Amino acid sequence: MQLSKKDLERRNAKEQMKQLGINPYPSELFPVTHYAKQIKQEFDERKADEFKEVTLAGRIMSRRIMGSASFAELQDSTGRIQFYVRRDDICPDEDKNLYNTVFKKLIDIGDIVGIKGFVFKTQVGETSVHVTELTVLTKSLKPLPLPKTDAEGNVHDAFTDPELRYRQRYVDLIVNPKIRETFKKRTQLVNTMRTYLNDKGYLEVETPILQPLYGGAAARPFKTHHNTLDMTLYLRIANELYLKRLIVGGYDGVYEFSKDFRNEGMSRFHNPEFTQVELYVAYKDYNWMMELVEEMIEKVAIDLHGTTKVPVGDKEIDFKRPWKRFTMFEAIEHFTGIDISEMDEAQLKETARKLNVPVDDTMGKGKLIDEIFGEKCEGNLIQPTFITDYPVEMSPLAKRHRTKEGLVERFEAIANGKEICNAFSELNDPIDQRRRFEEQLELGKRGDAEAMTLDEDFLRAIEYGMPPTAGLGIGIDRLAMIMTNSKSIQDVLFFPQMKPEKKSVVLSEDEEMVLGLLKKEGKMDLEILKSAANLSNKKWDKAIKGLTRHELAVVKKTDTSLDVILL
RNA sequence: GAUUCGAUAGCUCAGCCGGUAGAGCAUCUCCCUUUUAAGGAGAGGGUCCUGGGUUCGAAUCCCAGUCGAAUCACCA
Repeated sequence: MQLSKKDLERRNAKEQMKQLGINPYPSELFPVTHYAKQIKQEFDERKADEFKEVTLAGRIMSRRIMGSASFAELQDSTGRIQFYVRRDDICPDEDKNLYNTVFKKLIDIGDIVGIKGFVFKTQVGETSVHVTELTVLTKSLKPLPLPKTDAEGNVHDAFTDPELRYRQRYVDLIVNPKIRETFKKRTQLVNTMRTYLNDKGYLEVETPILQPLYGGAAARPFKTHHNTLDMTLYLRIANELYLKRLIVGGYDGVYEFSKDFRNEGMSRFHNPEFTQVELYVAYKDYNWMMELVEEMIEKVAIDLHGTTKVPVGDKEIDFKRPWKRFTMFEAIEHFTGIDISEMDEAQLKETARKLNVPVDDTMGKGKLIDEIFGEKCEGNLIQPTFITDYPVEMSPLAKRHRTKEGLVERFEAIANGKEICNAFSELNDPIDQRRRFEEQLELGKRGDAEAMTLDEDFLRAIEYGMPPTAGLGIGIDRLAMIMTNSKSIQDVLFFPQMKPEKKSVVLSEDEEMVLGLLKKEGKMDLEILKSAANLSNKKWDKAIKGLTRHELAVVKKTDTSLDVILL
């Protein structure tokens, strides 16, 4: 690794600390008595006695050295607090090294230290800790980006480059404290839902991520391989089929917070792995489930914001119950003025064309309706709204509607123009379920890459009998985006999926030269390349092995030749 | 996958009529015992994303690529 001058300076400072007998990475526990936020909230000059001795630990975020006294800021998990170091306080004897050398020269911004002292207010009124003892806890070898906020609240030199923020989230979390809040809210959101579901007596369970058959949603999976069993396994795209097996097994209510994986495009709404909660409750239907969703999400909003009203972009979304309800056909009629409820496939295709909704031949009736809805309605639904009663063709796991022909008892909740949950009265007629799976196989043959596969074991399970059940799935990332006012899914994932950082490979002169020759051709016969390189056998061997080790080139043997191929 | 925009010092950015690479903060040296975007004096720091091309000369113009962002498409 190439070290910058600043890297070297910090490494050097670390060595000097050691020479002065200071361990830059001590092992002993450091007993913290107070936190930054707590002191700033509670301190008052009349109560100075209560803050005669406080101990804090954290990272140094700024320094203002004024000769033999200094101000600096310490950042702990709760925030920042200023501290004041005076040479003659921390070095009462002749030896002034701790201040002059260690504090002023060897300690840098970014280092983690412990401070002990008393709390006071400076002449300008800033609550600060007057340090009497300073302990190095961890020497930092990398300089931090240093955003600063001026008196008007303007941030200067902010660390904003999304690529760096996502790739080095740890730095993002250090210098952009609001990011830490976003992720705390995300966890609170999950905690609220978990508490709510536990209080209802439902059982949190875990089901397989590696599955021999993937199912429960319309999506393309990730494929992997198990060596011992020598078989293909898929990463789950949904939990549905396993959770329903548990309802067959006799639990009244089961739920799972789970990472699911879909091998599809990435965007500000899509990450290849994402989090869902799925819930199944026996002896209930989709009407009952709508009420649960309203109540649970309203509770999330209140727990996170203290109110049902949540700011999202330039809008305000109010999660107060009850939410608006539309059937899918009503919604389409509302936004397009066209009643499609009685149309056949040809008429739907014609209508879609008229509305400028793109169509192709793989689309069946259900898919066409879904496209029209997605194109013309979904984005307009800002306030939380339930859309109910979907076409049977696009809901192969949902129960047929008790009164409306061709529809199923399904709903989605939509907020800020995006689906936040999907639920239905679960199909528990095994004969009908088999037929629906078979229809999916047909769609697959027509070219629908997301059509579902037929799961014989799941069918066997419901042949034993699954009670009438209501099922629900909520996209946690999407909900977290709304609840934290985040524009991108990457802002609610600590480590969003990204392409790997480009390896910076340092090549030898010979390797560079051979690579240069190869780059002109892309692919060359090994003997030709070798003679063009004009190296000794030994040097040639070293260069070509270096290139293949760095995965810049590969040597491939065919029946007739030995080729070197540029990667 | 498509289109548009971007990549210059550790961070944020300027330079882009082609002519030896700049600012603020950070870093280093010195001064400064209640400052707060502390201040003052001085110094160092760059494969201008990569590779080609045009040119006497390219950070700047052209082509290709890498990475990223935004919008759209598929999707939760």
